[in-house]
Amino acid sequence: MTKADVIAAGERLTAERKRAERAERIAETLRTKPANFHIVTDDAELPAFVERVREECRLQKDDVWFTRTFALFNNTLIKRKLAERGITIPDAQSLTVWDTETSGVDKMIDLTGGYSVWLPLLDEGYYVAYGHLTGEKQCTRSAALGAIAKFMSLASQIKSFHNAPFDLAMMLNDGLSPQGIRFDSLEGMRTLNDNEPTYGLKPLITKYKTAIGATGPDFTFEDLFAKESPMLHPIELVGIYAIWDVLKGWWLTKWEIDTLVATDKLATAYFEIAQYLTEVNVNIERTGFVIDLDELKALGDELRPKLEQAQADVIAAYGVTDPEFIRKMDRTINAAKITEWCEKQAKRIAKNAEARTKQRASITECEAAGKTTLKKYTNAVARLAELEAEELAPPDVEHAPLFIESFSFTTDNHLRYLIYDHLGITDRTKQIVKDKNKSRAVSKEVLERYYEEEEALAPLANVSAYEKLLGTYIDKIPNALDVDGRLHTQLDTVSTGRYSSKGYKGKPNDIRSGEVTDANYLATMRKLVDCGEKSVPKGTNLQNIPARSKEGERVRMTFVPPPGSVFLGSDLSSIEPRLQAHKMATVFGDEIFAEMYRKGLDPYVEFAATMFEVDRELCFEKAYKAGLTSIPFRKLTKDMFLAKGYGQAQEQFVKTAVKRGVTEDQAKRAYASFDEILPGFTTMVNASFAHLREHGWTATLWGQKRRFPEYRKNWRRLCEIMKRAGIRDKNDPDLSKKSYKLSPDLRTEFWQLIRLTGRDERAAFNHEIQGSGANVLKLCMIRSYYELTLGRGWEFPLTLHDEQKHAVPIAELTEEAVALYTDIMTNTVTLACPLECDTVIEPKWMQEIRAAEWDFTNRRPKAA
DNA sequence: TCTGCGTGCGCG
DNA sequence: AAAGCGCGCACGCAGA
Repeated sequence: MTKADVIAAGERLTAERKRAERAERIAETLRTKPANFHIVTDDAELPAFVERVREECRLQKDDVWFTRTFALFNNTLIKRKLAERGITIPDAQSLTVWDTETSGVDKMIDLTGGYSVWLPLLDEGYYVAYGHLTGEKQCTRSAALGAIAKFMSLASQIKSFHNAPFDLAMMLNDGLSPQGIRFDSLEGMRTLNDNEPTYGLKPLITKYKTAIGATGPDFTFEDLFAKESPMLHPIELVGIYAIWDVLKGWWLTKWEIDTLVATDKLATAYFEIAQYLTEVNVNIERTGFVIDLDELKALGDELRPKLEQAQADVIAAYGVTDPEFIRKMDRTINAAKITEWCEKQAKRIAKNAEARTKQRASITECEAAGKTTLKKYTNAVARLAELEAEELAPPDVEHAPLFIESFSFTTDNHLRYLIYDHLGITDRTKQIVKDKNKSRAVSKEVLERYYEEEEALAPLANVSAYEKLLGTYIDKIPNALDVDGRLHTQLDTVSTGRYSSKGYKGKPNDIRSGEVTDANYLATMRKLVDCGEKSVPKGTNLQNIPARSKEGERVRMTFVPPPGSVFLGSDLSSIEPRLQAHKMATVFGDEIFAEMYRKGLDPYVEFAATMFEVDRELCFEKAYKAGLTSIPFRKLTKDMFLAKGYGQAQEQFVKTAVKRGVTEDQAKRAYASFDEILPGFTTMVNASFAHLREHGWTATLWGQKRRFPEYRKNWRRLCEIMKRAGIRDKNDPDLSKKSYKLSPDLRTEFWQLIRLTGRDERAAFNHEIQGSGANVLKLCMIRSYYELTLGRGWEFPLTLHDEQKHAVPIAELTEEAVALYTDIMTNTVTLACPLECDTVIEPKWMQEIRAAEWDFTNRRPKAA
């Protein structure tokens, strides 16, 4: 038996054991089916099922827990705000827990084949089957979906799911129009604890079993169905599993709601904001962008020759494609590999020589004994010939093989060789980048410094810029469109509450086409299930499409509204400093910052004049642009606020300021004067640190927490070590000197703790501000969704940290519409200082036209 | 061949 | 002997 045979046999045994275990679990699941679990497989049973759902809703109206819970869903500021605008979100009247079973997990393509619901007061669960591929009797799809279509579309009937965006997307694929999907027990758990190792329903139930009061089997989906679609499995088994899921979902939902109410301001975070976002997020994901493919192709065709030209320029200047250049580069870069090869080669040669000696000995022996006809003799002769034929190059650098075939502009090591070895440019990495351990950097900002002395290197800047544009966007996007021909994205929530946006994998677009009918449904399901895992790359990150370069702008301009529409977009102006101003005013009594915003002043300009001790007139951006000053004072001041907010060191700020033409002394004085002018700022930051030390978490203005699970442990240990070294606090000027009193090990630990606690402190303060900014935009998005998307049918394709975008049918783009959009941005949330925004009309993304420049009568930009 | 990681760079 | 927050993706390399 070979090793592979042994492994294969082992795998067979494991698989066999797993099958046996699965069979036992399946048998147990079927054997222990609770009496209140009902599986519906006949259209005739559907009316009775629907009546039970109705009965549950009736009972909930008189139940204390439910009426109290409905109040949580109903009494929100945003709901009142919308009511003022004449938009009604119906009051919650019921809460039931649902789940769908599907052909797969492609959110644009797969279909449901069954759904389950738990009715808490009736204490019974249902599974309705219609898409199983087992040949068993089941409901017809149209009847099964029809039974719940109305209920699903009622915003007053709150539906809870675990990972609701998935189920909502699936139901949309099935032609339902769900509303009132306003509880997600996965999102609820995130609000309760952002540090769960996993948010799967089953693991959560297992982990919090005692607190939740959960019973029942712990089986996971995989335990019963391996990795197959449930549609391939018997209805009875899937049904029991699916009902357990909604029962567990109910237990989790109830426990989460009770815990949200009992814990800090978590009910605010969930009910004011999160409850509305499932529908909003799914709507944005499904809307996507129309891409002007012709334009994108034209842009690619235009940039590709430019990229080649830039490469050709570098090749012409330095001969980086010459064999001799490549050889030298290879010897340098791969010196270690080559040494290794030489050692191995020497061994190979020695081994060969040894083998030859052995064969020769054997030949001599046979000849001496006259046994030249023996097989042993002929074998030895043949083997010797083989060994002699082996051409083994000498084990030196000269003869080592080439590890690099050609020069690559995308390989940092190659650029590093060209710049530092071939050209011998002095390494200035440490003067430019902040990482002190870094050397021989080939990043954009370091290379820029080198272009000054080595002009022929300058095309490298274009090479990397064009490569990024072509590789990440221009060439990728046309192949990343989804079934509807649009470009979509996957939105997720990150630690501060902002969205992240990314590409995703899906099933091939041609897997399903045309309308799904009862006649073709099961055949379609079969195709979807057989198609297996999703594997085609689709979509893209919509939050990092270039904007700052001319070519980048042109990529954005291939993102267009659907025919007959234009974009209406708006970004909140300086939302983070305004939130800081709000906090300083309302919590710490420092009104200076907020007052500037109230007076309509540009604080950056005002603070710039004071901090840099220059004429106020020179601090406007336009003064810099007009050349009245060579120093961008406003930009520098803005950087300082950012620096302070993120906790940047003085040294770093001074470094960038000096690069922009400020004297070192002036930069230092400006940095120091920040605290004199805005004393509330440091108070605010320190209060945040104090809160972190006491609780291990910080929260946004809307109570959304971020926890730092390691912080308090690290901080306590750090305090202990500091005490031993006689260090007063982290700001002790003799910190470094005193750290030498510690043993080497303790000193290492000390500096590590300084780094870790410092990082958490900065992130914790940042969370309060950045996270609050995310809350503000989400509230704007919620209002937009109800007022514009549901209310007026305007598509909602984009959210981007502090901005959002809708597509408006051109006939509906009135001055009132623009004013409304601005109102949504600035008056959905009220702070101690006004909010401002920049609202623009965009025939294409990035082609920005202010309302004043738009001819509303003729529905086009005013003539220039 | 796949996966994880470091580096670098796109965005707010 | 530290000192800028939040992301995702392309690329090359190294190890499995």
